[in-house]
Amino acid sequence: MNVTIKDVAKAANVSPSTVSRVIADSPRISEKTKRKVRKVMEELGYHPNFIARSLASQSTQVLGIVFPGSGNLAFQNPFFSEVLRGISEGAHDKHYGIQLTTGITEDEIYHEVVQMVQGGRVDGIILLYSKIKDEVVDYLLEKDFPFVIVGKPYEHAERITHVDNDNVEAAKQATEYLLELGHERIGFIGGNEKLMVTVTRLEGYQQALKNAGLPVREEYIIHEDFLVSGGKQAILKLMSLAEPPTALLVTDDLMALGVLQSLHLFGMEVPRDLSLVSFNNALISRLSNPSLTSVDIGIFDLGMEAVKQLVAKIKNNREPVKRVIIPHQLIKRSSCAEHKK
Amino acid sequence: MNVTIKDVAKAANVSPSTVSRVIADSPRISEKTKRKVRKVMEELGYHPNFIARSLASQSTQVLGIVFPGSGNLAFQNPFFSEVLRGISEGAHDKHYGIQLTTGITEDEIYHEVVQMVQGGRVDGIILLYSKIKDEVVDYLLEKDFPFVIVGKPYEHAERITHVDNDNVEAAKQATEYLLELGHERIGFIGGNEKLMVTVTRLEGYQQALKNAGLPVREEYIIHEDFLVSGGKQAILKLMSLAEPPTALLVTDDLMALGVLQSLHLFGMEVPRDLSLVSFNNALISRLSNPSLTSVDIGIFDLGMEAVKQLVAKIKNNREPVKRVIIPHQLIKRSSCAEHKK
DNA sequence: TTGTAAGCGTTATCAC
DNA sequence: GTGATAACGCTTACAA
Repeated sequence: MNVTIKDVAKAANVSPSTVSRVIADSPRISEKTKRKVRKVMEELGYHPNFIARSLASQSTQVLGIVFPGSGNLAFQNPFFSEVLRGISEGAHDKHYGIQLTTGITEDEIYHEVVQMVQGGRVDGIILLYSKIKDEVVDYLLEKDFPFVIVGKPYEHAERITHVDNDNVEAAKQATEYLLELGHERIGFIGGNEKLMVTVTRLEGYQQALKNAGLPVREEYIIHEDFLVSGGKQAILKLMSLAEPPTALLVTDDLMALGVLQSLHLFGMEVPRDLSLVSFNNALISRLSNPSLTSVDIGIFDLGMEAVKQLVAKIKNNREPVKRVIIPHQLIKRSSCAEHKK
Repeated sequence: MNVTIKDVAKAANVSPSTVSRVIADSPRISEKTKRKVRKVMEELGYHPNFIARSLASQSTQVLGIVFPGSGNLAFQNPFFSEVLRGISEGAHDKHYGIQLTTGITEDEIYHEVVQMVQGGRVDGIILLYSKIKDEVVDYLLEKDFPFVIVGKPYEHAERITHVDNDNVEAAKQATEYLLELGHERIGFIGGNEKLMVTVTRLEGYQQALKNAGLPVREEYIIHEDFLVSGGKQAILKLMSLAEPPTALLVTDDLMALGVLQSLHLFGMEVPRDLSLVSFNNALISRLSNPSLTSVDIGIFDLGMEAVKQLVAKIKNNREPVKRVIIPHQLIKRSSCAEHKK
């Protein structure tokens, strides 16, 4: 058995409550007593039991991180590693621990969240995705439990603190960049249609086309759930059109790499035959060949800021709802070329 | 306040202990009572408080995952995302939660581990790295706390359950593959020299050369701490040698991509001018251009198996120490070519 | 088969 | 400033 607060109290000739106060560095304890108690703690190798503390204080100092329904496949995508990095650093700064959901189906994840919340396992929750009609959000909202969303809430945005990019604007700018290069037939390859990122980026893409007086062609818009694999068919179809696009906006670097590879199979080269702009600016976009022109969305900051907001919310439940926008930036590399008519 | 076991007991007209037994599905409770209690739990929306349960039962059902000292930079490397995927799935299967360390310096990490252990936050620990002289290992060993290492323990291997690859053999085989292609001047680019993976892979590389009657040239061996960046200088130096290598064994895909890019800068092409074999077979090794010949080390399984072993250890402290070897396999792609003399 | 009561290791509310 | 004492919500002997 580990040494407890009582052992320390006994050895230091004080009461357990005094020891507790020393741990909390209460100003109501004399410096002398503090020194004495601390010395004993040191000698006995005492470490407070967090579980007991959590039970008594009704707070765990742990944040729950919820990954999207595609389950642990999410880890394949550098986006999640990178937000996690930001979250990790933020949590570390604020002295919070982090616990992850491990569920795969939406149902499992929902129940994990319920367990985390009702089970008192965590003080707050960060949702790493935002999708249309998410019962997790409804539950958290109804429970009035502290949480933040990384992304744009589908509804009740005025009640949910969220950390996001201006994805409409980002996609618009990325598309405009392609337009400036002379491209007029621009395709859009997005992820799951229920994800708010996909929705907003598609909107920005459409806005840019409309502003340029160009038609939005349905046949140019593709949704690929499975990041890398499976894209080949879609690309083949796209490239077999009578008027195939000369440029593509892809909502994720990893997907862009998949596209790149599919194109290779059809003997097409980027940027010679096709220009490509993607999102996220992950490490791989810099390392790929050709390197990818990609929209940096400050993923690390998304995570870091999410923790900051969540902790504020936890410490003060009356903290006003906030919408934090992390700036984006188009990083130009080698996957785009001018379109010669 | 959430509904507690007492509320359920009262509403169901039984004692709290009966409710507790129903939760545990104790065989000593009649089916009738179970049904009644379960119905009430449902109606009241009862969910057990894990913290209280943890305190009473002295077990948290949570696993602590320790990342290497380079801190959250580790997340940059797909290896960690992938083990985490395996761990996540394993933990999910076994109904364990996972909590991550967030520390950056070795010292921080050490204290986090101590807190996790002494604070009773976790039931067991998985170390995602193995390095020479690790005080974390010493601590865990001394405390006799359940833990497993993903990798090869530096010492006390007979006392530590670990899940590893046969990295000596893997590196040997990879090197032999290059030898078979006719390469005789083969370089080695490894990570941090204190990491056991680096040590063992270097050994395999050296063995292969010796077996082939070739010299091990010190100037062909490079250690790069910083995955991607910073490698340029080293590569430049390597390629400027009077007799530069014609092939390279790189201990990590990500590093290999960095090498690839550095080579590009010097106008060299893979595999035309140089052959490359790397380790891990991450998603990117398949997606890069050229695609990388890489040793698949079954990262997902490393994580999954680590959980399995750890949970066995937690449930039965007398569980014998095990050394689990996950098989590896050389995946041939487009980064190697025959060497023409 | 079920109930009573002690205990898990803290914090927090009173007293003094 | 410090000490009793009662929570916190559950598990688990020990009784019945």
